[in-house]
Amino acid sequence: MSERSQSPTLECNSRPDDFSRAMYAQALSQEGFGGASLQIPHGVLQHHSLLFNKTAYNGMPPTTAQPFFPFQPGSGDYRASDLQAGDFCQPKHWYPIAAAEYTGQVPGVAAATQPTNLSPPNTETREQIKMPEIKMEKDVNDEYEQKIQHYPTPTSSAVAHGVYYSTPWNPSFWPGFPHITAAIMGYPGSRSSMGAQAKLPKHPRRKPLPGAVAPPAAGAENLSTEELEQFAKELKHTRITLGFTQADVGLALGNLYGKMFSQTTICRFEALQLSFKNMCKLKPLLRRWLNEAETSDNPQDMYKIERVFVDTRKRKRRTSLEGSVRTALESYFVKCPKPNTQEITHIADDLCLERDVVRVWFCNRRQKGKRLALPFDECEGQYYEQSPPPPHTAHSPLPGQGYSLSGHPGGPTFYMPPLQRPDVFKQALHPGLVGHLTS
DNA sequence: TGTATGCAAATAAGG
DNA sequence: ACCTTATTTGCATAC
Repeated sequence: MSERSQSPTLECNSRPDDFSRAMYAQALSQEGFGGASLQIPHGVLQHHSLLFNKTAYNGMPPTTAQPFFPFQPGSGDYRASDLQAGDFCQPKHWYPIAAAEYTGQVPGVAAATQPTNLSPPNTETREQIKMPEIKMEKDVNDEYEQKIQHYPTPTSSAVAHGVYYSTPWNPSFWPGFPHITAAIMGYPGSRSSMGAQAKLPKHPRRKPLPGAVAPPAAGAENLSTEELEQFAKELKHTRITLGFTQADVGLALGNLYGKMFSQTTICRFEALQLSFKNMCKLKPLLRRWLNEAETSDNPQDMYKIERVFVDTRKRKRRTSLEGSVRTALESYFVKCPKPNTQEITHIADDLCLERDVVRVWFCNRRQKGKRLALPFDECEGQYYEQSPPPPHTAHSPLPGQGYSLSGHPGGPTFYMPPLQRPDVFKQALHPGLVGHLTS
């Protein structure tokens, strides 16, 4: 726990508005140094080598060394973050950006090139380097939509494990499709991962009724599900045959079609570990990549360096919060789970984080708290009977900590005490483990 | 080295 | 402008 974290001075509803800390030229320094100067070399090397030697693609240093600069206001300029927040509100342009920014997507690169407490580059930079050809997100989405229409979305009933996970589509979640389930079982971890993403809430998704999996338009779905499964297999097979890695594919999507994805996403697509809807959304892009890869005389063309630099990226790069920063945030959370605008600003100021990062962190943290509280609230112990509620959980507000029960009129909202051994719950929330224990 | 996975940051959508 | 909820996505790391 950092010094700061041990003494968060924030008190709910009372916030001195003295955020006089100087605004550093962090955006610049990050973009120019932390971002560009550190990453570009990697990116260039990577992509250059990618052209001729894909093995160098992941030839980045291990991700172990993650320097944290406690005294360096790493992140950010709140003004930038505000801008950024606005940027994400509406249909946006797909700002072409330098590959340098992208390189963090490559496994093992980000950690080696970014101080952990640094905020990612923001869209301001993208604005600055805006490229001539701008693709509207909506254009792509429209394309998605057309495709998606052919795939009725069965998400609402897709959670076979009943642990409200948001990745319902993996066929193993669809006992109604035994043919698929069987085919997928070969994939390692065909469900454990996403199973950790508890979802919940108001209308928690219970485990589907036995055999009642297929949502309304079941007939077409069966076919669609098969199609997706088939395509995923084809993608994987072809990819491997052509010698591409998952990361390559994710990169190529960005280079070729303006929207890149991480190795993780490609991996999950192949393993059918994305939601059905998500699978449907990504399939068209991957289909195009696959077609191009299959038909191209020289598939490596897809990685031509000049195209790499026309990469576009809409999604903000994921911020990695250093441990002490997280601890500090948790401490603030204990004091006040729902800080107001000024309080958020103050926290951001104190921790040298973008204001929006802090705001989102609190949103996610509250979400997590509810998620953790729910099992004992709504799950009827169905999946957690092996793990009786620890002493300090949702039902234990811990007033001593000043932990608040967020007052939702309709019912109490429980925020899991952040330092009350949340690890106790981890396994309880892990369907794979739960399944294992249950069996 | 490439892939799989846990956790959570970011985003979408509706209020 | 910001919240909640649901979902998507990727960093970090284990395998």
